[in-house]
Amino acid sequence: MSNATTRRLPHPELKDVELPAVLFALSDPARLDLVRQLAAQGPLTVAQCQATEPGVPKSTFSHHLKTLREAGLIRNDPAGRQRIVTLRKAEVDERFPALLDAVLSSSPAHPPE
Amino acid sequence: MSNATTRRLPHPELKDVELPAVLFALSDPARLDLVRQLAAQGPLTVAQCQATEPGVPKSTFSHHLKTLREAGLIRNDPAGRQRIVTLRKAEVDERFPALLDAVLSSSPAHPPE
DNA sequence: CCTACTGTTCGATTTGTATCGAACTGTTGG
DNA sequence: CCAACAGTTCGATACAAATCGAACAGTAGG
Repeated sequence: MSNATTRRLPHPELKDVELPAVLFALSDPARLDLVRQLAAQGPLTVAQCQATEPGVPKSTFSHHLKTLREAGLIRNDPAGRQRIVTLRKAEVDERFPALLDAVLSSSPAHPPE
Repeated sequence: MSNATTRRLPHPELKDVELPAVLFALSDPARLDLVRQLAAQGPLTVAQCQATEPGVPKSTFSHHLKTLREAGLIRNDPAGRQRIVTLRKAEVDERFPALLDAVLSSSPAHPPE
């Protein structure tokens, strides 16, 4: 039809992004892991990202990428037959100061048991 | 059966709260508004809180309170025949430093139009 | 070239969340 | 005490999101 692997995908401007959308995108453990990985390891291909969450089908993973992208948190740009995923840190920091750092520096809970 | 208006409600310890739960609780505009109001105006009765979101039925509002409470963000304590809702700011700040302040200080987007 | 590869999109199913009316219960004012 | 009040809980319905297989389309390596 129209779209394929290596197509230009729409990226919202951060000015147009609302906080609830960002918080929602980050509220899923798999997506949060991915953002953490991108923050730590810099731009990665989709396949490299996916290595973080093994056992997750490509379509599911791609859906998570879409959610993060539409929330303005990541870029997803074609590069040959792959795609490069980048955390939009500087832009997010300008739009929501201190938010990403707060999220990224948070530690896991020790369970209620 | 068991429960009524003025009953002791369970409040999780912040140690046992996970970040995704907090982010999810804050990702709803109505709940975010409520947290903002509590931050600005201090402890309020449920009825006072509800004045923020007029037209919302009590049961719906109560459900939002439950979500925020289970995420460790607010307390909801009996007081006579009313209830006092309190933002657990200090505890949340200790568990997730800078997170609440980042959320509270964020400004609305000017829409894509 | 043409085949294998990377990753998105589509469509269907399942799961979870939002919403709201109704029932219910401790509390207090008269 | 009894009636009115404040809010939670329950149950049903509607809506949104997660998940996954299959189909698809550029790209590049042989």
